[in-house]
Amino acid sequence: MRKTQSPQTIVLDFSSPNIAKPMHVGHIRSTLLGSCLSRLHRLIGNKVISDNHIGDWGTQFGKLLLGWKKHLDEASLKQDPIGEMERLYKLVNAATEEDEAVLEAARAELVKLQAGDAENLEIWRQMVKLSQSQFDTLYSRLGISFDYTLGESFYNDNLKGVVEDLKTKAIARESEGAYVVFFDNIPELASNPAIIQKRDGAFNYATTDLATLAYRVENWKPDQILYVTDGRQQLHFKQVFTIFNRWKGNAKVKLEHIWFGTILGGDGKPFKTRSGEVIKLSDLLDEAEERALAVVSEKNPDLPEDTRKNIARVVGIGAVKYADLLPSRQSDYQFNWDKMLAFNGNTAPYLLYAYARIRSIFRKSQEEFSYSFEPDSIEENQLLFTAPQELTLAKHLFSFGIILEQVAEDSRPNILCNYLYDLAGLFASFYENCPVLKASEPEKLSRLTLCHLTAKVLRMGLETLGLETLEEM
RNA sequence: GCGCCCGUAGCUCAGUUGGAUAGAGCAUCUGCCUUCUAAGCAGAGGGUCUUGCGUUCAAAUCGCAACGGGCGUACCA
Repeated sequence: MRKTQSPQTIVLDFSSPNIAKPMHVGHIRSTLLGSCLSRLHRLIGNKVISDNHIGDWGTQFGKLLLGWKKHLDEASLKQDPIGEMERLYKLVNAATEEDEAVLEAARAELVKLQAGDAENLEIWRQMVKLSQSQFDTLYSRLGISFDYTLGESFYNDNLKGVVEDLKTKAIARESEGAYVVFFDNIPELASNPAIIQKRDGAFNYATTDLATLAYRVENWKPDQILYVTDGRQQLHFKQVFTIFNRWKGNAKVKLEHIWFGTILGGDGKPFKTRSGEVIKLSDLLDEAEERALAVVSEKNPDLPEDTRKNIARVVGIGAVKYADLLPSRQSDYQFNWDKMLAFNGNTAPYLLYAYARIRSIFRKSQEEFSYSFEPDSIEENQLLFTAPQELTLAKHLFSFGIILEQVAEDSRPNILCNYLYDLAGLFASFYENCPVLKASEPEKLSRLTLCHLTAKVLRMGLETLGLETLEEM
């Protein structure tokens, strides 16, 4: 595998959770896909700037502020900040539906916040801080980090200028009291104008995204910006990209919306709890680890508890990640615990097992056979293909680089998943048919080399997908 | 209405820069553990690739149309 000859700077926009709300299943595809693409591009030699565009500004803060001031429960805020903020929001939201005065009060809080009121800003900062620490806990559990976390609020001061600029350049014009961009020359968008300033003077997400885009282009000078979001936002990004190109026609940046489908429950409808609530990401990961622990304990009860728990963590989290990256990105997929934690089929446990089996061979080679294998001394010409399985495996190994390029080109990690599944299958076949440690030289060295290369590729591939590997399971 | 996506084995899905007998897992059936982890391997059965027309030496794949489903579509993001 070679690094790319012409490294590109790529901005990756993904995850983007909202302040004062728990991260839930709706965030996992963006988060996992985005972080996978981020690792992949770094691996093949591109420069990646990952930016978490968190939802830290917007109309919901009027209700939140009102709730915070009137109904805050300090104790539960300490115990479960997100839960408490969520409770406050729901409480006020329900009250606004019955009482117009409450709605007015919430609006007033929002106006104060936007005008820079010191008290409201301070509360807002606390809400952001509390939320961010919850996000960090989850990101660390998932092994994900960002280069930047510049939320919507970061661009507040630029929004007015964006609209002014678009007005003076005659890209936007007044319509029904709002400022709007029309796309009459583009048949696809002709009946879908984009509002950049609402009738009440407020800005919306198109405006924020334009300001964000301008900032990124100006400060990071990227060759590409990839937005990893839900497929339902296709129209929005078409509009924003089109406006941006009219606005900054000279910017040579490739803008791409990497969209994905919905996660469905077993009933084929969007994945929810039985009572219709969204499923919290933390609960989902807990359940994954619990289920994995039950299986590991059943299969391998003799391992110490700590070891089993660690295996369960890697397998459980890995299973969720793998199940999310395996389906073709644009299609909806059904979330299914039994399937993702199965040992048969294209699953994380199957791949991790293949890796652990190889590692076991090398442990044995040292412990029982006192055989030292030096990975540094590998030469391709020491490979012997006496059994057909060896040749098939070797051929597959050498196509790894091409696969990575293809995955990067199309932003489709499922290609890598399928490649690794094939690899693990070919290895399993080799493993059954070709004894390694009991072979004699020079076959033994050749087979150990194949094992080593398989482990290396499996590990690189799995790590690119975001999975940890295990020495034993 | 318009736009985007989808329709492949009983089920869940791969296969989308056109290429040989269309693949996997589950489910059903048959073998293989005193041999490097059987969380595995070897094998069997199961498909008019929604339908029709077209392009091509060649179509699950490209084009058009129909039927069926999901989503989006001016002041949420």
